[in-house]
Amino acid sequence: MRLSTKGRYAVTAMLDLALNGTQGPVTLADISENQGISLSYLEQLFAALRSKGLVRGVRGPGGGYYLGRDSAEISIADIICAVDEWVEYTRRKRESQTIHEGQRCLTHSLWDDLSEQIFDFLTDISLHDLVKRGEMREAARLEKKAAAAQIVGLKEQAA
Amino acid sequence: MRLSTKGRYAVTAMLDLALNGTQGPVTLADISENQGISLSYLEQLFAALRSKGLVRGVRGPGGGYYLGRDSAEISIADIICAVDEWVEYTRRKRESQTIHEGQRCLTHSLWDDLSEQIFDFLTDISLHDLVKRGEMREAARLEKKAAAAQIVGLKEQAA
DNA sequence: TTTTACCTGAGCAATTTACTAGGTAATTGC
DNA sequence: GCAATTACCTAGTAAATTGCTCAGGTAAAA
Repeated sequence: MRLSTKGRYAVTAMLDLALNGTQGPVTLADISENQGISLSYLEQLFAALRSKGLVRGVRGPGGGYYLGRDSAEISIADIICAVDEWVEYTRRKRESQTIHEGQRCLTHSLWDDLSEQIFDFLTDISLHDLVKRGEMREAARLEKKAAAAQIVGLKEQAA
Repeated sequence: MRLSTKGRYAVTAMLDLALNGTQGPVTLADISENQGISLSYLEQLFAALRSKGLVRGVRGPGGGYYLGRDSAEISIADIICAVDEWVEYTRRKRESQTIHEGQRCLTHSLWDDLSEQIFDFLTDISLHDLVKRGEMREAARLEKKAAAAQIVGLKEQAA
């Protein structure tokens, strides 16, 4: 398993689509400016995303990108796999006949276990979940603000 | 957040300590042979682990490394942070006065949310958990084997 | 005092990151 | 049809990181 800035760029770009895609396609130029990523780098990322069907491009003026399917059906694992490729590590060396041989297998299988747990965790989180979670947090913030404003108002009334 | 082979090496090496540390310290030379990682690279990793108190070195003949504290008290997040440094990304550019400014903040804070969720997830998994989980799986495997052997035995009796 | 281990730092090939520069293909509005 | 706009493709490349080696340390135990 692997997780780098590349994966982060991909996820934030996809979030951008999820947030803005409702009112027509989103251009890479927009995202580029939006997220501060170079256009060509985005193109590379989106080539990978497109090949996995996670996004759908529309050419011509007024074109851009849509999500490939509903945001609830796109998991974070999907996105990260597409660009970072979950290198199921090829390093498993041929048997070297030491007394430690079994030990290596054991630690490696324990790592595989962990890797799978993380993968499952990221599979259970969808783009939609992230957006919804953000909205809930925003709503809570506004509510707090409103409550604070009300208190200020009461104080003013009292004064 | 960041997760690479470096983190994997660190975790598997720590697992090695957790598994073999009960019968005296484990030398880096052992781990090196064990996991197929070069000695000097291990030394670099362990320097980072040691600085965070995750391992404790014992010098002299018969020396080696112990876990810095109980395996139940060492989380995967601890280990990965020590070697991969959870780059709380400094990329947050100074405001560029575009109409998209708010959008960027939003996607970034959504990512931060996710990052935190992953971190919490990895904080909740200890070395001990991984080892125990592995043992349970091993036990299940042996039980299965024993059951299979019994079936074979019954067949032989029947014959 | 010699063995055995940990520690330090320089350096290096391979890979990855992020970007630049140049295209072509499809779609739109004139 | 023509020009503008956008996706899409290919290649190259500087900088950083990864994974590792080499060459020396220093510290503790026999």
